[in-house]
Amino acid sequence: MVSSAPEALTARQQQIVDVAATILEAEGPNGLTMRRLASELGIKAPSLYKHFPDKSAVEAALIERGFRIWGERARQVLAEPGDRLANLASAYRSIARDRPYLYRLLTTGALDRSRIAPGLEAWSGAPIGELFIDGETARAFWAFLHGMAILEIDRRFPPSSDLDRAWSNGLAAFRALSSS
Amino acid sequence: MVSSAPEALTARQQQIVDVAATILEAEGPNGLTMRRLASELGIKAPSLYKHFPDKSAVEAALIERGFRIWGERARQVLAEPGDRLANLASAYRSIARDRPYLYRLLTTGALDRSRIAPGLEAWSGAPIGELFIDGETARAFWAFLHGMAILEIDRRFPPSSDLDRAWSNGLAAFRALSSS
DNA sequence: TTGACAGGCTAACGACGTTAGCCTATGATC
DNA sequence: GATCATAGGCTAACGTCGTTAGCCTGTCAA
Repeated sequence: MVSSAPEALTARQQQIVDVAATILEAEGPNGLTMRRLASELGIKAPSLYKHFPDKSAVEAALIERGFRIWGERARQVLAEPGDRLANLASAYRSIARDRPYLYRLLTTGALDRSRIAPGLEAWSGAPIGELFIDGETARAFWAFLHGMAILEIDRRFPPSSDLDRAWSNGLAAFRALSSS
Repeated sequence: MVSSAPEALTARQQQIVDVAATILEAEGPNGLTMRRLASELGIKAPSLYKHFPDKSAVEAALIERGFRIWGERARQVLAEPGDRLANLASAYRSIARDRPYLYRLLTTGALDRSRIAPGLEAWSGAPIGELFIDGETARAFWAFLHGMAILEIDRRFPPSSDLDRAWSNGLAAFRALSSS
């Protein structure tokens, strides 16, 4: 399980990323500034540059953490008995709802792959592929999961929506194409 | 067709939004600064505040424009003969690919509804609802469309993907639940 | 003729990411 | 034991961002 190996981060770097994750989830991306992060660590902003080359590197570490969390959770869910399609979808939704800012950071906008561990992104996405014989169907299903998750946490659905039903209706659509 | 009425913008405001749209699509959101926008108009940044209260208001006008474009296009497509589900999906994908930065602006993050014309958002989303008897299925389908579109323009799918097939596989999943 | 106002302008503020350059404590090397 | 590199802090400052305050000018109605 190479891609889930502990990150090649020093203890101090780990600590910084821990604090960054806390700030991000508590105050959103606007709250996560270099000055704020440093202040929470009891140091000044320029000192952070002794540990990370720039802010993007801190964010990349957060993204790596997110990929690992999801990759491990997904494998765990697939190993459980029951409706694997529904269980994976439910876990996906939960991760997005529990850590909405991290989920957005993970999935929104272009991803600079040179900054994250090689193979990690593919490793984290692999479990969804196990549910379908056809890889393109798996990608369509991923798009459904992501669309539901991101539109839900961004509150884009009308307030009258019954999102539990929307999720289960979408699942029903894909179940016929599923391999399990 | 109330929601498609021309915006209540002065000629100068319209001109500013036009230029903003051009900059956004040419250089992305980082290129769209108040100074850059002003410069392109031959004025200084503070003068923009004679026309819009802040940058968010300019962005809101761009978002309104996007909703109108999509709402009109969707109605046009539904009026055409053929496979309405496939045609609407194809039009959705095209809009996202043709104006990726506008599409992201339109769909990414929380939406401040107090800044856009009341009813416009619902009006622009209504056509998708016409394809399904059940509103929650329509929402699931929208999630699929958005997921595919945003993951595609953000280049999140593996390079080996055959996205044409992913789109058509997803469409197949939803077709059984469609009302047309 | 006056005066409101639309729509420009300059100067400046605070927050942001970031860089340059300095200082000190630790710990290995001669 | 003296020396010296390095890790990891610091202050000062730069350029860019959105934004505000305050001023000035041209147009046009009263």
